[in-house]
Amino acid sequence: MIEPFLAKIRARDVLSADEEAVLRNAVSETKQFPADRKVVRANDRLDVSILLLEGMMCRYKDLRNGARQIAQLTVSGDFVDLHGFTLKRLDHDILTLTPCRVAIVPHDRLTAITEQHPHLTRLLWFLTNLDAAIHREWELSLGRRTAIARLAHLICELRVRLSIVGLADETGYALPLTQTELAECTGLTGVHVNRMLKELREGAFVEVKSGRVHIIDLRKLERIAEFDPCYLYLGNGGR
Amino acid sequence: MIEPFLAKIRARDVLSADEEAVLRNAVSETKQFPADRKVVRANDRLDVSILLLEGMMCRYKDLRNGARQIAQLTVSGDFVDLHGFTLKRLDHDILTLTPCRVAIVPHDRLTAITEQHPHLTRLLWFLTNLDAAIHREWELSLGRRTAIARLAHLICELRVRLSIVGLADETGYALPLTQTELAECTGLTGVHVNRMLKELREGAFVEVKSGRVHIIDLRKLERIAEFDPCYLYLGNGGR
DNA sequence: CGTGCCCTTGAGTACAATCAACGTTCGTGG
DNA sequence: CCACGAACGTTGATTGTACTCAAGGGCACG
Repeated sequence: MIEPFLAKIRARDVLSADEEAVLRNAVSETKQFPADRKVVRANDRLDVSILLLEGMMCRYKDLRNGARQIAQLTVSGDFVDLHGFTLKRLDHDILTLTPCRVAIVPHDRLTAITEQHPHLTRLLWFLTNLDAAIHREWELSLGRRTAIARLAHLICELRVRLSIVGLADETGYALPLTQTELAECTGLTGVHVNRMLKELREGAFVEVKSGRVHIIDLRKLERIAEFDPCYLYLGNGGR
Repeated sequence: MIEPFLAKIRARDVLSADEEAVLRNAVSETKQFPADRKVVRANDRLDVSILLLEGMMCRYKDLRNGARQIAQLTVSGDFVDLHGFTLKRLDHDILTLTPCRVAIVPHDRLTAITEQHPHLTRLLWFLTNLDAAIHREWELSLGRRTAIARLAHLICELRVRLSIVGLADETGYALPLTQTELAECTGLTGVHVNRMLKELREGAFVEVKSGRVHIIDLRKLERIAEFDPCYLYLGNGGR
């Protein structure tokens, strides 16, 4: 059931059979959410965390004028609000972008893990630090990359993250985002995203349409994005 | 010696005398760095983390064209690369902006804490999640705030963070950043930062000059920044 | 077969970047 | 002590990337 989560971890570190069992037992129930459902509201007190099994969510913040910034996309295998375990409330909202299947992990079970399983604790801690690394890379995109490079970079990042859980390959992946949502990820407007996607298509880098990314030339795409997957911390370990 | 660090923690949670002693004993040595020194290089293997006692540092990433994005400023009391404990290498560089005094904490002592002090572990974990929250707020600034609001927001954030460690009050604080560095924080150019600081000065919000922020009207400044300190997680607890 | 949402394209605008020049400050060495 | 240079700050003129406004097309769903 939590296979994508285990795959995500095992792409980074060794997980013993015992630890795997502890993680499986940490789940109290599974749930289904429809698309466009606010799953966590900023500042609400939290006592469970949500592990995303299927579907896509985003965390976002907005300004009074209605401008919305998506701070991160979460995909299958992501422990969406694990940071809520120590924060106890979130500084942002979490929204489903598609119908989602999730596993619920009560905080008291996470507390028990911190008391009995130091290595597993470090591993969970690592996962939240990985999210922070993604935030930093997005800061670089938002602050310094050109519009077209921001989009290219986002497409490259999702390809890697989805391939870890078996949802992407060299040719592409399902991307259930509207152009407006892509704009909210990249700090652009929907209109400009549309123009930039056209450029990416006409430059024969990648084609984004009807819910799917078709990668045409990955090497060229990664070059204009200046994509370097180091920040996703694949294939090291020893935590 | 690690007083600013303890002050930062105590602004968020209760720390027992025993835990305080453990933290004090986690420090192996203190060091001094000159300004403009690269303290941590991206991708270097790490086996210690750095606690900043005095001075200011930044973490940054850059593009091939030389454009630099500062992802976060770190101030007295910040555990600059605590996330390196679980990541084992960083995705970014860390640079001193002023001369800095730091405490060095070996990772094996942090490992010992995770094995013997669950509450302290959660507290340290919390601190890295707090950094991530700051990253998210910066994503909102970089993606959606206007130039003047980005600067105003940065000034507000630093005022709160510095006041926790006794380095700021209602009237202002020392800010040892050049306008170019402010530009690297806010995703702008140095020239435009200069113009926006002029607007902030002429609008009687705040005056930034010769290494110091003089706050003229905090309420007005916070309003144009849409500053809400929730994301700094002050005054809750129970981790 | 509408209605609403999303995508697409064009025209005009604006905010911030770029280019350029000059002023100020400060440290250093003659 | 003063001259010099380098780094930082300031301002003006111009350019350009991305935004805004607007209208029309495609598609899915009731």
